[in-house]
Amino acid sequence: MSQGNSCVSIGRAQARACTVREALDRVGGKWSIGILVAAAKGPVRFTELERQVEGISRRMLTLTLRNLERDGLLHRRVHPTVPPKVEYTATPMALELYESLVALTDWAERHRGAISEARAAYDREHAGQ
Amino acid sequence: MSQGNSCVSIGRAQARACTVREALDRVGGKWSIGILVAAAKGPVRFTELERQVEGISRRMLTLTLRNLERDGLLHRRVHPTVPPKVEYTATPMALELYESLVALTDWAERHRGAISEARAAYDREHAGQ
DNA sequence: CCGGATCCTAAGGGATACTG
DNA sequence: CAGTATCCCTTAGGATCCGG
Repeated sequence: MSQGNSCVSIGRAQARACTVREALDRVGGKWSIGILVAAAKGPVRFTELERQVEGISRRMLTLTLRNLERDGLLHRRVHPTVPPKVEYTATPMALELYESLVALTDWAERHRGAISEARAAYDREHAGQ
Repeated sequence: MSQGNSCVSIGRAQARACTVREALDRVGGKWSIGILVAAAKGPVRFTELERQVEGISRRMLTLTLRNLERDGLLHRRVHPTVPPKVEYTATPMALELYESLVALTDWAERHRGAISEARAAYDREHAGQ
């Protein structure tokens, strides 16, 4: 639905925010990251993904794979054998994306404690209503 | 719903993915980034945000502000005047987060073209069904 | 000016059963 | 093995109106 270049005609720092969302939209789903991580270390088969990405349903696995493939983040290779064999591989673009997420990982680890404290404090504060 | 430390008991590289989602969950909403960007440059009032963050509804502005405040990313200061004046400011933690997103912004800009080409190619390929 | 309360729609996502 | 197809529920989010 949201195209890539809807970041024009804003004119402010909000254009920056829009560019960020551009990236987040491709990785924002519940399962995208888990799949990308699993596919980053080489070709992975459908069933392998189903096991490695804990809790994912067959349906969501298929859907997320299709989206990632469509965005050029995964490459899908079908081996015309019986039984069928399909391998998914992260593209260079996807690997770059994953490395860009390292900064985010660091941030999350550094502030994990502060965040839950902030939440606890907020909830305490707003307990009586 | 999702607590902060649900990343244990996985044991694989998937724990990494889980940490990434930890960060994304706090910024994954449709409006969070836009609000943070606007609040990054100093105190902003409610109505200012309503104008700067284009397209946001009153309801979502309030909700997102509350969530960001609860996570310790925004500070809310109420001036007991008439009419009321409320200022929102990004906390240092939020500023760090924003800087961590720069890598993501760069990625989005670098691959913007490649992504839309990949989409076009995929859609062309899968046109006949 | 800064919201809260209510109602409603749409999108995300889970469970399950079926198929080439 | 690698998916489709269906059904259903839950959540995000928009529209609108009311209140301190």
